[in-house]
Amino acid sequence: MPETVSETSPRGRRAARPSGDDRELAILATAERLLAEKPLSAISVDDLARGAGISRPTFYFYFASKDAVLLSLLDRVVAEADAATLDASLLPAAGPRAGWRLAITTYFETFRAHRALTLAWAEARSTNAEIRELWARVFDDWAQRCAVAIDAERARGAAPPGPPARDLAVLLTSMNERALYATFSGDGPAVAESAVVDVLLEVWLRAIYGTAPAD
Amino acid sequence: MPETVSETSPRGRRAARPSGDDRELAILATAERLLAEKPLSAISVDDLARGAGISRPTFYFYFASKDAVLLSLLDRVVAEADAATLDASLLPAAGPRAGWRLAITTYFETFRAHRALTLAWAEARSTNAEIRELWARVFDDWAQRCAVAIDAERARGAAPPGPPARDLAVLLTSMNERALYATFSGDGPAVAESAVVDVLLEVWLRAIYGTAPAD
DNA sequence: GAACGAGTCAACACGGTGTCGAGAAACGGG
DNA sequence: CCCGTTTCTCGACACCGTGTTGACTCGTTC
Repeated sequence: MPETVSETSPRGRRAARPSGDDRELAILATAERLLAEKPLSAISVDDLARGAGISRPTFYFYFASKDAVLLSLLDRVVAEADAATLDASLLPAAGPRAGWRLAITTYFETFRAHRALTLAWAEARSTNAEIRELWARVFDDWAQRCAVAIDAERARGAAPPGPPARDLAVLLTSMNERALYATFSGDGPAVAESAVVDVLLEVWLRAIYGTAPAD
Repeated sequence: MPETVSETSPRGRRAARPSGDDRELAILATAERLLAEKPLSAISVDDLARGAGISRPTFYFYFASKDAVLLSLLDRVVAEADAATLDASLLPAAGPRAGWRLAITTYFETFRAHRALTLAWAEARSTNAEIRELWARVFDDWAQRCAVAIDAERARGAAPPGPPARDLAVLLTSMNERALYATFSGDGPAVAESAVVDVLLEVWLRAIYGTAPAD
């Protein structure tokens, strides 16, 4: 009896062995392709099925819903993002400015490489709890890591005291997130894509290392 | 021929004279009531109609869609917000800290008074262009006003030079907006509601009046 | 070659949106 | 008082998207 590994893959629906695996891939690829063209809300399950060369009921053999496809796509991006930000572990030797710049740039670049997916993520967040939770997890990881880095800077005397590092980290991350979204979506006023990282960095540095006037 | 005032009210659908006005109000009230209970996506046109004591087709006599109702509600809140922030016109005599605190507090309080509506706004923004544009307008007004105030502070020598005031204002406003949403929705990590204005203020002051380390 | 499981889809049930056309009710002339 | 016009109302419909059911194919395995 070879590996009967209880393969209930993280969020899949099948036991998945035979060739039907290609179909699953085809659905994912179709989703990514269509998202580059139109928003999530304009894509139907039928679009995904047809794009993958199957019928709608067959789609449901592979995924429980449209959102499940998105979640599957998102899992991959998140894994990639985790890897990237772990590489660029916060604050290497090169000094605060360079360290934070690298961190912010990495964050931005990872999501810029998946613009359409990021926008769909934001779109689905309002209506789907699972997607909301995934977002919260990613956000929290990032903010937590920043909070630790801020505390480290304070401990070594490089940054002055101030609000709880955790709160600061959450708000600055919120700013990044919103700026990212505004930049990608192009709706409403946003900082030019070429300048956004520079200005964000400036705000981060001032918030972490600067002091506010007493009054 | 008396006033044939081409009364196409801002976003309404009727010429609106007779008593059927109550119905319109009833729909708006129902919407606000239901939004306090469940998200926009969980409210159907039928719910609104029944809540107002009319049938679904009759609903369409008053509003073109569910989103039109939201837009109507939003127009009122926006008018209120405009009035409030005009009152608290940025930076009175009491010094920078007090001035910016008042501005941020006013912004927060206005929307806190309409939590459910604010969340619905965010929810509809992804799928409805009109609502997106309204949001962009409000955001832009606010950011513009902040940018002017920042430039004034720089001109009088109170604030050091830095990134374009406009960019700074846009990013700081993005932070406020996202923090506001996170606080209201309660999803994911957020700064405690009691502390959020204080920490936001600290970031604003440091971003505007502080300087970043050279490296 | 029977039994099994994976894969497939036509047809259905359902729930939401928006429209159409036939009326009822309100109101001012003539 | 009846008559036309305007406001208002809704039953019935057409449409679209979702998710399910049940039957059918096909390759594998014993």
